[in-house]
Amino acid sequence: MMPELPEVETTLRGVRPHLEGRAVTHFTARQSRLRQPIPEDLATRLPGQPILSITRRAKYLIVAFSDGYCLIHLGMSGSLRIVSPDTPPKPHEHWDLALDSGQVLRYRDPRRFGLLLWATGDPAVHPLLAHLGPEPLSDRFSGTYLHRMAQTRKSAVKAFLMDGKVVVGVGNIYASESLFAAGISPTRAANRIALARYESLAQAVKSVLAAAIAQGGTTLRDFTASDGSPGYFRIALQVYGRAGDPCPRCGDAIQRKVIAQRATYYCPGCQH
DNA sequence: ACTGGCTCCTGAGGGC
DNA sequence: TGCCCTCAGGAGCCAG
Repeated sequence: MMPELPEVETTLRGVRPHLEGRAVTHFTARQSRLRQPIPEDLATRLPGQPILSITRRAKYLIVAFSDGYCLIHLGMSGSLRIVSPDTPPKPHEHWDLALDSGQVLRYRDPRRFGLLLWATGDPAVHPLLAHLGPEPLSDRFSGTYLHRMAQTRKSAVKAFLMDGKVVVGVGNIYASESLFAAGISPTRAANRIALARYESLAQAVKSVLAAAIAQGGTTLRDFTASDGSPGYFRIALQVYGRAGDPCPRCGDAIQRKVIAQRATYYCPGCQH
């Protein structure tokens, strides 16, 4: 399963206790070619530096140092876990950040759609972050906000909802799930949906994501687990990946349709 | 301003 | 059983 926002949040909560207050002793990249190359100077820049904090914006993790920060993205197959230094790297484990605790933060990413970048200044103005929409669990994200943003958008509401400039962290799975929960057809034009229905949708996004994060928190027992699992979890999905199955609400068959190059699942009986 | 298409990469899964 | 082929998927980027 690809990391969506709940998985990134769970990763953040899992690694944070191992990182904050520690200093870097060593950085190693075995494979530098991610979506962008890993900066070559990290191995000389990072050792000796205390880690001030690790935070999240959208699906990016931000590891702050006194003179800059590392920006991490898990792409669609990335994961982080804490290992002991004598753990031999397995395939696709592309980089290690060794800590003065004696532990190692290890990154695995078979498809290499992820990122590890260095930047200075305020993360909020980083080119990859500056134009992102609000966090879905923040008060800035509401039905009123969605309705206002949608007025000039004629594309399918599902594509609209997945646009990071509208709201961050709503990936392909949770877009289908949220639209089902709100009873809105994924193909409906974004500017043809009333405010009251956007209120339902915003609430659905918040509750679906919050439930997944809560599930992650309870599922994730030990971020240093040696099985390589970073704590990804199985959320009870109502429609995603269930084409042909009966709708849990009305019993009609769940449909699959490609919208904006993405697989979309919905119930034609419940969603309009 | 907005939209659709392309791109990176590899594992999974379907078909035979 | 096993091989081969297709395709999914986050999100930046570009062209129209």
